[in-house]
Amino acid sequence: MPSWETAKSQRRDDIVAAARALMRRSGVDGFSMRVLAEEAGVSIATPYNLFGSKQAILLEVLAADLKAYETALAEMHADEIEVLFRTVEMMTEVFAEEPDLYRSVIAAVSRDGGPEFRFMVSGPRYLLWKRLLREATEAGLLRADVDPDAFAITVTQHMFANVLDWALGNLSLAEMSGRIRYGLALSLVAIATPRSRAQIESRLKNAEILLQQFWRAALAARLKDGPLDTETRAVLADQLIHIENRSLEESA
Amino acid sequence: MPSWETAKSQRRDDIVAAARALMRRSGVDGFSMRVLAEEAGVSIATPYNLFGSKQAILLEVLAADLKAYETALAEMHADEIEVLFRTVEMMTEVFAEEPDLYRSVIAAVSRDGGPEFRFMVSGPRYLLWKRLLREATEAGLLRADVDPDAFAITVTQHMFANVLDWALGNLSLAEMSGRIRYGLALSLVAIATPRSRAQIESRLKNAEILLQQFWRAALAARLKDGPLDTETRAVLADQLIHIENRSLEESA
DNA sequence: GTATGGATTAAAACGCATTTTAAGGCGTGC
DNA sequence: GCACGCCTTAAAATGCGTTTTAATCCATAC
Repeated sequence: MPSWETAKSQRRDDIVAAARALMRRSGVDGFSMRVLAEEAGVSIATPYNLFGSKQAILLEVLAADLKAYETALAEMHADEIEVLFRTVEMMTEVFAEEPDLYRSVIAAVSRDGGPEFRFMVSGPRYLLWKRLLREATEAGLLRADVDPDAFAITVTQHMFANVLDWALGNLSLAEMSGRIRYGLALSLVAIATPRSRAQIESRLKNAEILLQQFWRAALAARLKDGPLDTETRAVLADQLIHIENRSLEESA
Repeated sequence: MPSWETAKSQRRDDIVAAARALMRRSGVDGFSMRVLAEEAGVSIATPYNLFGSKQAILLEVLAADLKAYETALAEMHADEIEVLFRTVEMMTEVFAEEPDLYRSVIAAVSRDGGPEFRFMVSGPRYLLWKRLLREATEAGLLRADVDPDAFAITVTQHMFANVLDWALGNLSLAEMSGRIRYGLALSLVAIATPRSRAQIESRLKNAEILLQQFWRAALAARLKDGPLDTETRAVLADQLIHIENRSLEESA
């Protein structure tokens, strides 16, 4: 490797490090290429020479963390069904450690991160889920007559959509986690075997109760404090009434 | 209504019409506020006075079509389970009529359409699905012990995620439709009653076969023509091998 | 007929991502 | 020791969404 190459990769690292620090400190709005260049001690043209675009830099920031996550997943041991839910919980824990950083990076990268981003995030995840599902199937815990590709894609996409909703500020981290686990459990119920059905149904019920708690709290708060347009109010009130009825039924 | 108000709403209509025409003609990239203003015969400041932002204008473009879709849905009659799938098919048909327009608008609006967009699209859809699911439940075709909110949100989000994937160019319209129907059928299997199980399982199988056909064609094509990075190749090859094995098994 | 007030306008400006230009720095090979 | 390549740099420029300014239009109210 010629010597300027090492200087170049050093600069690359500096820029990615500066990007991570800046993202953590200033969030998605305080992050501009001009500030980043200044922060990294290079000219504005350099990041473009080395990475090509802003999104490429943010992808690089994400990539390191994704790798750490992958290795953590690889070391995990649990029952073939539990491992699926543990995967979701681990992701939630990773996000919980530095929520601002992850939210900013994921939101920024998804804004127009294009297909590469989608693929970088979904690809490995999809392979992972496919493996996990195959193992559960071999253990006799899931029906064998289901296409693992179709199922893994569905589950992966559901996760991804919820993560995005969280990153864009539409969901708390806890509700994101609850929704993902609910959707996962729901899909798994569809392909459960007699041996696993009770376990998965119980997971589904737990996630359902968790979500209901969130909604009850959130909706009551929103109905209290704001003037809302009528359509919004209708949706919220509908949810609220439903949930309150259900609470009454349950306590009766 | 004072006379300048009518002139104002006339201008609003002109701008929305120009936005729709421009979007249809030039797509998401050729659409800039300066071009739009020129096209509509107003100054650049006027759209901002009347709508506030670019995304608000695009939301307006979408809103009209959404309303037409809603009314078409309201007139639909079918078996309580079939109606769920018909809803997806109707959406697909709407998109198929003017794919460029819808792709552009949805992609543009989702780029940073913010929460209002999410809500405008998801809100009515969520209410619709909740109603449809309630009717199916009352007809004894779905289990009654499932939270309709949680279920409707899950289904709605799954639809939305796939529509977005289509709008961003990651999916053909037909595959989008197939994926949505697969995910819908999968979720419904989980809450099917004995009366509806066979019908839904058959839907699931159909969607599965459709998706497999897409993948077989698409993956073979991609493996042929491009240099791919190793990770991508691994994902694709894995899918391809799986599907080809399955084809062999089936033909055997 | 004239003043009032809301709306549109042209024009300039801001900050942004990105690209292009010419100039300079510096390790490597001769 | 000198020239060649590669890379960084400063600086300016492009086009974007958006905002601000002051000027101007024009239907209504007196």
